[in-house]
Amino acid sequence: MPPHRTRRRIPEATVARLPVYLQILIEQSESGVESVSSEGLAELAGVNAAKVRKDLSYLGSYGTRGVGYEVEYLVFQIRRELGLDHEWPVVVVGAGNLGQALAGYGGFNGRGFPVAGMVDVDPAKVDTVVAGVRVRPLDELAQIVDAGGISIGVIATPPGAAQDAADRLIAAGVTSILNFAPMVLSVPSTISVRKVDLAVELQILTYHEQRKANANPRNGDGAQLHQLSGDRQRGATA
Amino acid sequence: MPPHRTRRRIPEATVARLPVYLQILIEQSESGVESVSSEGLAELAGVNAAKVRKDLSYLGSYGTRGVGYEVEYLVFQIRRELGLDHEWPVVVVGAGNLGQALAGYGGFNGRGFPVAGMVDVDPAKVDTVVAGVRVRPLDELAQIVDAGGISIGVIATPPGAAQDAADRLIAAGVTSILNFAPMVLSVPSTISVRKVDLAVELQILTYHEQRKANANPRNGDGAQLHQLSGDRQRGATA
DNA sequence: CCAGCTTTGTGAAATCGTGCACAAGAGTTC
DNA sequence: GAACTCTTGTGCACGATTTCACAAAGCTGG
Repeated sequence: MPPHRTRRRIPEATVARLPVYLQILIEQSESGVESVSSEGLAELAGVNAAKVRKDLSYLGSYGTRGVGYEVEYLVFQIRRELGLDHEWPVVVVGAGNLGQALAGYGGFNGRGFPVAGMVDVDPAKVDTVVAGVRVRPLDELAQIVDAGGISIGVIATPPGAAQDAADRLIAAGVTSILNFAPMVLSVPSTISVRKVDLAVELQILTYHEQRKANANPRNGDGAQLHQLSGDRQRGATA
Repeated sequence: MPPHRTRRRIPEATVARLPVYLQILIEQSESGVESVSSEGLAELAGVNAAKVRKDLSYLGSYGTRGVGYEVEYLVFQIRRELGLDHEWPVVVVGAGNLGQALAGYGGFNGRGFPVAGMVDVDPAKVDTVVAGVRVRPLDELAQIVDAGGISIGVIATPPGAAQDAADRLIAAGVTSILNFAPMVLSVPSTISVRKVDLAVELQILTYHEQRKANANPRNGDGAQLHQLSGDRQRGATA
């Protein structure tokens, strides 16, 4: 069979964990670590070792029994699977507080997602320069997307403008959207959307916080919670 | 039986959706809508009507058969369940790009989560005022948490400083953490942590983006994806 | 090259979450 | 007050995800 064609479908839950493994593996690699076991990786990622093995098995059999996984090679394989073997320029809609923070954020430009353009409706913001990117009028969105071969759009507008931003992005040809506006977007099923809503995250925390407080006084009901991610998942608006 | 004591445990997946319903219901309420059906709410939230009913049934039987749910009352019940019947002051660690954006973000202060304090290690940032909050030295963290009766901490530091920030927050008495640093935190199981990592969200999108691109040319393999959340659900760093 | 130790890869079981389908309740009409 | 319509609340089946448990390898030392 060919090296790796349309590899078997990877479960969504696994896809959400691969970036976490990747980040850890890159760190390990930079620290000079050459090999990790599923146990070790699980420890660092805060998950179960069996889960790590099953997740990685969806990529193929890249481990060595009795030894573990070669860090460099695994980094390469995960990168390839996630489509991170090249850069993905993004366009940011909304140059307000949040849009500016995003543009200046290191884990954005520095991680393979250069901000290729920013647009805003507000004429006062147009032509200002944020983190080296000149803000352009909303009307030029399609042109920017087209010229930059952009397929990912980031919505950093107030909620009221989010649906319009989404419609324009889609019309311009974008097929994936990261939405920071606290609003459920309505989009065709061919478009991938992920929502990051700070208030939602905080409210999930307060639910558990309240449970801890209300814990039945009769028993010391030890609260218990682990780390989640926008997954389930969950997200935030900043 | 008493009105509502230690109500039955609500599944995590449901807890993650309640804030979304809440937001929609508040909007509806402000638009003068007095009643919604599970169908209507499902439409607005982008989920299945049966799921809405099952989710709401965990709160109790607050609907009226043949009619629907009274918006105001449902808002009240969800708020109570999530512990949103009072404010939850938060403390932000890290006054950099992201910390500043968070402090200025409306959906933070304006949504029951006032920023009661900000701290930073950098002496150059200390005493600057961000969105009406004076930045104070990291050493005063415990004092701020204590004085403000704060139980939620937000980590907006670079990854290298995140674990230390978490340790200090926990030592100061915080029991819930919202982590924006792209780093898995190690914390006792009594502490609730939610991670919001922009790079992770984007990488999940690129995975699907790549699949669309690689879609077998022989068949028009229609891609398909709906909205997720940090949940899923699932988060981002800005 | 065999025995022993280690760690992967993966069936199978257990758990969790989703969606269907429908009985039961609530309002309305005649 | 009986018949009809509407919409909730939920039992049940199904599908996805997690976890267990262990056979299959790979490495090391004798």
